[in-house]
Amino acid sequence: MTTKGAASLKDIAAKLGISIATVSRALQGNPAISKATREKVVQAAREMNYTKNFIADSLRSGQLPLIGVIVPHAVTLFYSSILDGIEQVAAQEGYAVISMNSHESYEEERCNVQSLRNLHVAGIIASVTQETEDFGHFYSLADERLPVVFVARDIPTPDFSSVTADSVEAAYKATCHLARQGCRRIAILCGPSRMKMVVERKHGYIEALHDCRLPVRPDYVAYTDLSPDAATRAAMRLLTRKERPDAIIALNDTLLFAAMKAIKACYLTMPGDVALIGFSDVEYAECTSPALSTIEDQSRLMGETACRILLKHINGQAKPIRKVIPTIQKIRESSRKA
Amino acid sequence: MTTKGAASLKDIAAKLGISIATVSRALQGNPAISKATREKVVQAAREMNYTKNFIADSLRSGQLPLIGVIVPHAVTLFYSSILDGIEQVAAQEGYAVISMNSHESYEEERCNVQSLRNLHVAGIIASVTQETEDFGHFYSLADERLPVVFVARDIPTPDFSSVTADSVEAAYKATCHLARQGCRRIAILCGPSRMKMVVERKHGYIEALHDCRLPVRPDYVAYTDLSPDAATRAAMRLLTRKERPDAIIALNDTLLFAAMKAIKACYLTMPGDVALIGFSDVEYAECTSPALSTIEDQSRLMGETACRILLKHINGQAKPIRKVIPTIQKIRESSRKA
DNA sequence: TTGAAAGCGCTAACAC
DNA sequence: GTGTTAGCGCTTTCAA
Repeated sequence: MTTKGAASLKDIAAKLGISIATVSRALQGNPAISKATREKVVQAAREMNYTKNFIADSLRSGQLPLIGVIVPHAVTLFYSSILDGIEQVAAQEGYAVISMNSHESYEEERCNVQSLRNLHVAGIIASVTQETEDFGHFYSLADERLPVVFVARDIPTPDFSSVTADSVEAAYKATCHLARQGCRRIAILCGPSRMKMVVERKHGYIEALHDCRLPVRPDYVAYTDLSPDAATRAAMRLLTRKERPDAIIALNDTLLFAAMKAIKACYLTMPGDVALIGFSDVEYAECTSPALSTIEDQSRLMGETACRILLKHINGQAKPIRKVIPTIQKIRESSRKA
Repeated sequence: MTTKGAASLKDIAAKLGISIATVSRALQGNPAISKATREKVVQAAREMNYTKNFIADSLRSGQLPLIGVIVPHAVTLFYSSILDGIEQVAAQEGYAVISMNSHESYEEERCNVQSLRNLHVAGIIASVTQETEDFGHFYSLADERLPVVFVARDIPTPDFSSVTADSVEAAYKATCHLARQGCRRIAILCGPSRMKMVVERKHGYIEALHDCRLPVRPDYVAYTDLSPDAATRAAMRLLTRKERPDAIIALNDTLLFAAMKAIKACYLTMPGDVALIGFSDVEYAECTSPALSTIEDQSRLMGETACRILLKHINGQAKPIRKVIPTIQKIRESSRKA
């Protein structure tokens, strides 16, 4: 017994008066070991409550059975579902998950990468910050043959595997849906324009306007940072245009609830005066009045998929795999005019 | 350079033609090493992009700079905030966080404990499942001197440290608040009665009824499991009592939104016909109509506190510390009659 | 001021 | 079928 009370191979060997190697082999089910010995060993191991010391193993193999995950916000249903998906798949393969929060800070992200590197994780799944424009820290991971998979937020290079949602198509479908409801003045409430996701969703929106033969009006496009207050003000600005929009597409949770607040503050009805649809992963969207129409990323599935790909890389696959996960449209009251 | 491209002390020693021990000491700032040597070593380490191998270190010390966390549901704002709080404090002290999800299953919880043990984490923070009644797996951790702190859901023994919310007082205050609004038939919508938290909150509720000189009516107490459907049905049952309650206290998010749904389904007004207040950590409670009054656990603070206590134990503190975190009452429209 | 060597727990190559 | 030994990267006596 060592200090911590965990029995080691040595302890078992000593107790049984045989060599450490024999114990090791017996426990691994090595066929060279006689049945009698094996049983004796297994028995003793159980009695002594032996568990293999992963660390010793890892010192040899160079890595721990650990997968590192870096997300920009931990406290959201979106990222916690991704994490949960990752964790489930990882657990099946005997890996544990270490998660770190970059708080949308490039500097923290670099630190996180460094910490995970130091911990000798077997691979990393990351969702980059909004600020991240230099990907050197990820490339140096690749140099060390540490596999990396990007999730949710893509990085602009095909060198890495990634799992993302089809933003363009999702926004396209949402816009068409509103047009079909009879909306003609469809506005879009966006986050910061530096976000790739914003660019893509706006792209889908514009494509759809074209295809539905609706004009593209710059005054119906509002950008805002993601604080609830700024978002509400931005929504108010949209609603006070000379020609008031008759529909709003909100690009995330915060924007969606901000838009709802603004519409109510203007004493407008929904969907009568203004139809509303948003991208969201908050289940409570269906509990509001009116229930909010949403487009959901399948965040859990994104996590699972990312983890499966990472495991492939850990097991030798070299070529990057880029996967796009479809979104799910949930039309509820806030956008249904019929 | 080893296979993985990470330089080791040996590499530095070889390059400089000095011993590994000297390199180790130089890097530790051991004063026995001459300034010249130290600088040479530090310089070389930087050039070779050396990072210390934690695993080797851990093999000696018997533990990794890792804190394990077990939660019953990962995908909730409540637990993800707790995790975030833990993570932040842990990071400050150089620890990373491994989180596992027991999915409210006792069996999984046992597995999680075992996995964390195998990984040789330095300590564990756990929120036990609803099912957990036997705590042997935690006691055996204690036997191995692996510190454990319970968070949010307490276990019925003073042997361990814990950080919990003051459930009794929170429910007491909520009930009194409703009474002050003029409510006389205050009902309570509870989760499973085996949950300690449910028992405590109900206790606070009953105490408050006494102190406010209101009758305690068993038909105003509803228990339900936590699926949205069952919860909604339970809320409907309350609302269809012969003497309809004029207020409902919902003991968590799910129950709160279910109650809201039921009230609307009965075409009752809020807070006019029925006032509603719930325990919740969902920020969107303020975006509903009417905005929902809530009692918030300070989940992030609970996480931070739990982690601080765990670190104390890791650093030698033996005596358990039991901390109660106050709740915060946010009165919004759904319970304000004045 | 520096070096040599032991040892943390385990596996695998090599003996016998 | 089983034992011996080297070695993973690091710290830490013990020597020099």
